[in-house]
Amino acid sequence: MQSQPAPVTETDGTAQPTERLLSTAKLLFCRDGIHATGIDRIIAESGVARMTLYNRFGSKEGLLYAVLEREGEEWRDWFFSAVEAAGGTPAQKLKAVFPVLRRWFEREDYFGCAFINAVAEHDKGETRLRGLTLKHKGAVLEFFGRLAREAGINAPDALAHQIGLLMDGAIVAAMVTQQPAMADHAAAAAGAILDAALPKAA
Amino acid sequence: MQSQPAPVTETDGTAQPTERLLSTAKLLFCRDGIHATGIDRIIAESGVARMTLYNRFGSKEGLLYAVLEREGEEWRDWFFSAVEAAGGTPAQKLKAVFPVLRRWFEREDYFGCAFINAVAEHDKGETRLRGLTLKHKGAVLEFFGRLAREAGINAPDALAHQIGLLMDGAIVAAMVTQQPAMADHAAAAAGAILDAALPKAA
DNA sequence: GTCACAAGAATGATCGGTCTATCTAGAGCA
DNA sequence: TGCTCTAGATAGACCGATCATTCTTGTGAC
Repeated sequence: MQSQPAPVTETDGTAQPTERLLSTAKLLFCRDGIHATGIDRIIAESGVARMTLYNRFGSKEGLLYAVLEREGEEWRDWFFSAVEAAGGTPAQKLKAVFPVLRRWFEREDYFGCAFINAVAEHDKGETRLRGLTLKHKGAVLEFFGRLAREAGINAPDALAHQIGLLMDGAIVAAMVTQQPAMADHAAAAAGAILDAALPKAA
Repeated sequence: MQSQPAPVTETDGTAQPTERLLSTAKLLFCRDGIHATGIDRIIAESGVARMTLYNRFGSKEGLLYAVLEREGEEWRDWFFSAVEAAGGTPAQKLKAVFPVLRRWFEREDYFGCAFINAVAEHDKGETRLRGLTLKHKGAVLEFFGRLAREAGINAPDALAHQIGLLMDGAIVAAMVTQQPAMADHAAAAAGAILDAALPKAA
């Protein structure tokens, strides 16, 4: 069906087995797809025994959920603090969202959003996977909503949704095109939206 | 790994084998995922012989490409004519994009974009799948660009990209949340972007 | 001595793909 | 209208590979 790429996934050999499994699985799931990634490959590239995986996570599915849980936390920690670190007014922080995303897109290990990719390749009737994704995206929307509220925007939640849509669009477009510049288009769009929503200076 | 949903996929039994294979595979690939959909399932639900599939498409991969080719054409035909049918000025047609998308999201057989889903679950180094997707998305961007140019917008291609990002974001968000209303948020965002980009009336 | 891990054989299910045998619809011809 | 030939479809057995998972044995650290 598809030719598996050969390149080795070097994970820090000194890290603990659980950590190595999580980071290796996250990379392989995102890069090659979940179904396309076999247990053999995960344990080979993480240098961990097969039974260690099953003792820790119970199954491949359990590993997937653990990967998503951790990836969600880590990503949000990174993203929120990177946006906050941009400093300035809340409005300026909102405008910093897409330059920050661009830095993500530029990473050589960027292969799209683990949540979106996971939902895309599973039964759309499954609720658990979509639930995890909604929780993650919901936390991001809350973050946008808080900034929008602090910026004095009229309908902060509506604006948060709009920024969120641009973010998802940029994530997908950057995955497909492999061009981090997708973030710049999103930044321009967000700028127009924000300028229209921001209370006029006197 | 996952519990396959039982519901039967009724395909028009009178249609030709090729047609039945394409429509059944498109539905199953989108709804359940490509790797999660076995050949057995496709031939069972399409009521077609196994060898017919291999004679027509050579392999599951060949079937996938054929599905994407056809889905791309059909979707663009539908989408472009639906937007054009909205009538009015080019700017009004651009604003009609998201109400039209909403009608897509409302379909019970909406399970996201076949191209995005396919890329998401395959090796991100694969060029052929991404190439097909770029061709499809490129045609859509050209359509947006033409309307933007006709609307007298300054940087029509940049605006087309922005509308495209909103579209991809809405597609993904509607798939994850299963709420067609995602299109409304995108419509509001597009409205703000367009109003800012449109030449001011005298 | 215990416990976590490594290493890998073994298992049953399922995968994509091949092969064969049978059936059917239609074309060409009388 | 009847006959034959043929191309394509059906149905399902079959194959080797691979899948996720389990089990067993060995080993090193504390």
